[in-house]
Amino acid sequence: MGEFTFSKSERLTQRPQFQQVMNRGQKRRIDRICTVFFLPNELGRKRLGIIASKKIGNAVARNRAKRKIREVFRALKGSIGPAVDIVVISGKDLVPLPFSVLEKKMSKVLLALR
RNA sequence: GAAGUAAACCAGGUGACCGCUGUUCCGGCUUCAUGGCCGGAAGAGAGGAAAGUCCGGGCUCCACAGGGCAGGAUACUCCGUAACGCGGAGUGGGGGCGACCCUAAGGAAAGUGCCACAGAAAAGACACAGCCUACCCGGCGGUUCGCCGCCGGCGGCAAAGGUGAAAAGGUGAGGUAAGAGCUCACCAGUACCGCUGGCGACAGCGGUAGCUUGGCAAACCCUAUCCGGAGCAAGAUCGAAUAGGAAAGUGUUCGAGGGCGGCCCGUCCGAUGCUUUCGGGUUGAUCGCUCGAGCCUGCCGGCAACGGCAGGCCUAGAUUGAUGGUCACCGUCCCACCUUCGGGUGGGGAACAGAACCCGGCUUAUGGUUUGCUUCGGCU
RNA sequence: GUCCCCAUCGUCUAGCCUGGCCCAGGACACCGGCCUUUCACGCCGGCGACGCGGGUUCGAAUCCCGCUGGGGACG
Repeated sequence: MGEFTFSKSERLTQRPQFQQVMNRGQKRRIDRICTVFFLPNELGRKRLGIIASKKIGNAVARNRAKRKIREVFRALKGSIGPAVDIVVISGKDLVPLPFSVLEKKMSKVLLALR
């Protein structure tokens, strides 16, 4: 597995997995941009799940938000904790934000987790 | 140049690095095996609207898609199409100086209903105010004894009046007691007949008729044509898990119930069954799933929509849902500054919007380019 | 993804089917006044809406079409 890849095994794909992370994990808010949940797992790899509800916009806006979050995860996953499940709930102010700004803000939170 | 109008086209490009989803091939591991996992390579990867889900189909299941009623849809003509409520070409009507645009555009002498307020009256003119007193009857007066005048009755009239969105053809003349298509001339309109042109809607011309019949069917309705119902969460296969539950009702060929969306018929299935409520369990995988009324080019037929023939091409198939990020250059637009008016430098921007079974349309959102045409203004 | 439903004052609604009596009625809320020593209750008055754009009609909240914004159901 490469250093910056993002394959299927690194994603949360089912509803119970999401709910477990959101109910039992730690919670961090980043302004009105997004909310992040953490929960360590025993799988030996990091997994990411993204929630982008209809509140933040139409299909184009939702897809764009997901892609940005995914890119941030891909760039930073080498430097964050060993085995953890992450769920990111995208907020309304994330949509017009450029990628570089988002990366800075999220890295602060993700790297604080040790 | 400005304003407008119609049509066509594009949806920034190229390169590098990292990343995502299928397909094919190669290698490794694993499995009895289909296969699965990991790594690598090649090649592919959103739209003109993918949107709204407003119509029409294909496909799948329900019975092979049956009959009638109910219900729904459509409504000038011809053509196109798998089909359409769509498109093309026309006809009639309306709008605009014009290019051009809009048009649910059958039937109101089949029937029912409605037409507020105002007005006499909103459709069977039972006539409010009004006009007239010819004919007939009565009374009074006059009389040349023929009749005349006045009043009243019986009656006649629909012209002029105001209202209203809309008032029973319009104008003029004749006619009359007063009037009226009562008659005539011209005009408008309706119906029918004939001729000419057109496949047809219809148009043009001529004649006849009664002289005239209000509007609303996006009110009910009538007529004609079309429509069986659901929808890929359709449907098929495999696997997992829980339970073979509880209550109420109903029924065993004199037949409940279901296929069958509403009813009837018809037909098929049909018995510790069916219906309702409560309770419980899975909430996975594969197929369907992308080669199709497909796309491109050329020729032919047709005014066109479109059709035919020949050649070539394979062009997304996800399922927390794949197209992104960074950098460079070029093109384009805007702003600021400089300018030798050629341009240069710096900064910023680029719309609407994301396939989910697939097509044909419609509608809506939206950035730009080009071309034809129209009107107005200027110059030559 | 597919299939349905709804929209009227600040809120809940009536009227829509069958167009005119409707510059749209009622209740609560809000504002002003009266009553009361004051508040509440009560009484009187006021403010305030047909989601948007077209069409049919003399006339549209109502009928028809197209949008917009909400809500619901599913194997």
